[in-house]
Amino acid sequence: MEKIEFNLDQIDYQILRIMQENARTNNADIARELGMAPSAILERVKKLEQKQVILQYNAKINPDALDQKLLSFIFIKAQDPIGTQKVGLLLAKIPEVQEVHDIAGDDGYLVKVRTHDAAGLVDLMRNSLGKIEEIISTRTTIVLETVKEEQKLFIPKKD
Amino acid sequence: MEKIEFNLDQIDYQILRIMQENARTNNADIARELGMAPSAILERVKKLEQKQVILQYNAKINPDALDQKLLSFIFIKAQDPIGTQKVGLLLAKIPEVQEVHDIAGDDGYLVKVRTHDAAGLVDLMRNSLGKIEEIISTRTTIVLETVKEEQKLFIPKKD
DNA sequence: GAAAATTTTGAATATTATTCATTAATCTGT
DNA sequence: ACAGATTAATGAATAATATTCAAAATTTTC
Repeated sequence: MEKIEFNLDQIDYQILRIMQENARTNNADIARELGMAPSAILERVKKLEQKQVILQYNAKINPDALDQKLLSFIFIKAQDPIGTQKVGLLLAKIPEVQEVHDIAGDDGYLVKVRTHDAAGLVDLMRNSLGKIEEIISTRTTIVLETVKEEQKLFIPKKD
Repeated sequence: MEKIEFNLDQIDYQILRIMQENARTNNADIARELGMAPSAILERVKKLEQKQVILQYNAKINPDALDQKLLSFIFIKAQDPIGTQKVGLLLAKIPEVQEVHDIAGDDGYLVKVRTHDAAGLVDLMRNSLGKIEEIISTRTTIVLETVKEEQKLFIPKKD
């Protein structure tokens, strides 16, 4: 296991703040905003990518546009072989599953899933979850409305 | 309330697939991949943005790099004034809160929160949640390990 | 099936990305 | 504190991409 040293200064934080708001901001703009040369920004961004501070750039797509109207969270109680997360990895492979978290207590996972509708969710539970033998039980929570959904991190001013 | 018509064809889906993987892919590359002119891609991407199919571009930042080691989900039971989501909106304002979902049953919200550690979580509950009078009770689930965490949507081949 | 609307193309221009030698700044060990 | 070593930033030159737009192609509409 590699111990990676992130060593971020205030300029890095500013770059990250900007990139969090709009990942397509170009180096020239960032440079202008921070009063630096574009080439310096390029260097820093590359370094942030290499150090795995920036993990990827993604486009946030409107789920409605793809007819994925239903968001659900499923608590899954499972009997993993000790010390493994076999079930977690199987869950992660399901395309409709956006998140899989190993949670404290109850030998459980919390899973976030998007489907077209309730029928799609039932399908998924039957066809995908149903194939995973180690699953003992599930409890599903339906989202009626999402008030906020971002992955932006809070980057405080000082450090 | 505007009824927006998304009208996406296979080319749009391909663009979205590419953009989901890497939001910084340039039009020239997309054009090459799809065998089209860059200017056509530009037009389509602009249109996807205007139609709110693409909502934003974000950089996924490693929470560890910002010392946000603890991820938690909090179920919040609250007494909103009927027909409002006052509590949801207040929750959404908390910077450490990444997601707020109004969930079925129990007059509840499900909230996703990142903090430095358990102490940070306690602080947040005391200082931020504590200020919201309408909250009746909370139940917190700590994430031990995240196996998968994306917001990519599943874009099936045919449509 | 023809007119209208939309989309694509391709070439020209503007802007940005990238490279790299030089300069500046920071760090290290004494 | 300082000299040498390392790291980072600059600025100018080049490569690549973004953007614009008139013309051509395609699709839609009735």
